[in-house]
Amino acid sequence: MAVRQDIHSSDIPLLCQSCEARHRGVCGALDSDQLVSLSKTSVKRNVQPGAELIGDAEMIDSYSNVLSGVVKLTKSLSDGRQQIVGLRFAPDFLGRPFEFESAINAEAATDVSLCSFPRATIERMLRASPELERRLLKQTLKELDQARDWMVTLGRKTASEKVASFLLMIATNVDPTNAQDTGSAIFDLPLTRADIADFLGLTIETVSRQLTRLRADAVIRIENNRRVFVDDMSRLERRTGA
Amino acid sequence: MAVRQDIHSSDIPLLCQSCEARHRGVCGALDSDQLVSLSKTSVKRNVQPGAELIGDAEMIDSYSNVLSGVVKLTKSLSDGRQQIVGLRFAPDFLGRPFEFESAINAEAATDVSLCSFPRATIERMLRASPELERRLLKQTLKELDQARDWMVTLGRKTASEKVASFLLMIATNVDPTNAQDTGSAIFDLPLTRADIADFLGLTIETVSRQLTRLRADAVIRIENNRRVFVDDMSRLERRTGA
DNA sequence: CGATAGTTTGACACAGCTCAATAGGCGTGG
DNA sequence: CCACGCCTATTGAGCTGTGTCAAACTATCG
Repeated sequence: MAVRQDIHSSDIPLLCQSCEARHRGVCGALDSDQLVSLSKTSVKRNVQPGAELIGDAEMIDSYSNVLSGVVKLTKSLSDGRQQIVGLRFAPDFLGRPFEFESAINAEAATDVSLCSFPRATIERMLRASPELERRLLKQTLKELDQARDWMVTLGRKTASEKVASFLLMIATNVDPTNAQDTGSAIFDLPLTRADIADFLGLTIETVSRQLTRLRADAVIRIENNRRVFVDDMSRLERRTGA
Repeated sequence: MAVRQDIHSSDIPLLCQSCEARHRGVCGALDSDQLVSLSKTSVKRNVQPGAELIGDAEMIDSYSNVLSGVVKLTKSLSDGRQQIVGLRFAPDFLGRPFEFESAINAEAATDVSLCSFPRATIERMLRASPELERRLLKQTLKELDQARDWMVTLGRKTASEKVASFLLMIATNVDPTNAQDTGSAIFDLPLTRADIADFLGLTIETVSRQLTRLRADAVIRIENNRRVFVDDMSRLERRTGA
């Protein structure tokens, strides 16, 4: 992807220049001085699928922007049943503003690269910039909307509607050009069947069967278990129940 | 309930003096001058079960605190399937800070009394008081936590675990003294069986059967279909699957 | 090319849904 | 105060979608 041209791009830290968080993410609240200040303590990290980002001690005192890849947020019951309660895509913000408990785990679902900064830095910036706090509020409201939409899916949709809804959601999130539901979409599934099942409140087998059905009905094609082709997004949409 | 004693209670608007929102709700962010200013444009309203609070045009430009009763937030699929995506108890805040779409409906589940104020007032206060915005952020984070907890319930719990979780949630919300799970609890169900079903992603019949089972197992007693007695909250808790 | 992890498919079981009938609560009017 | 009707909740019988268990298949990588 080409680096975006900015009026003051010379003032903008190298790390930030091609970062979407500066445009659509929380960093959009910051001016170039603040960006410089923030970038002094921030580091770019790459992690592999399965890496725990929140839940172990290592990173409990830091915040991150997702630069690429997908992070899954999960909650578990004591007997091991697991539910994915959210997915983070670039340029989403990761980490909890205040210190409420909420035993939530964050784990890389794919290769993920992050821009991380220590808690102290964020808190200082929050004090300096009300605009930043407003961004956080907006991001939180967006997450709340997503969570509620998903509650409808979990509570009221059939297995096949769930799988269709999932595919539509992934298609529009991994590549925004898929969003205009005109025509076709191609994308890689960032989650394994087990993850998809945990996201949809289903079993692996049911997910697999529904994908097979969508394939049999020519709504989708799948290559190598990962790459999905949707020729007609509106057909997929009609299967979501919405 | 007795009016709480405050140092400056003489400065505090009558309407606010016994209002929990001033202590645990968003109004806690305001000083007495601001309270006076806010109360000038606020009105107390009482509505009956079934009244639409958000979704019709009437109230789209106002915000409220819930003073008493329970408000249900619902989302629906086009074919009529419905899911309750949240419940608001006193002294929760009702209404969306910014104007994101999110086709959500709010409806009184019981007799509800509200303290309502026009959008313009809130927006003016938001500009004047960063503390208020922080309260909103915290309330939103709390809602997000609740939504995620409920996603686990919807996605991964059995019908009987769902019903037990629901009872526990109601018990702790309608009367905070039930929260310390020492011993017993008594409360009225604020929702009909149909509402409970919409909340849990079940049918009326399944809800009814699970309640019958809890009754048969002497975990709860029910009087007049509404009043619930729990002798041993920890027994109920053990049925939630958490 | 074999090992391993992930995925698909099949056969069967069962939790929860559907449809239908009964029972109970509550307000209205005699 | 009881009788009636309405609405909500319960109970029953049977069905079906999804889960369970097990086996076969496929991609990927050393």
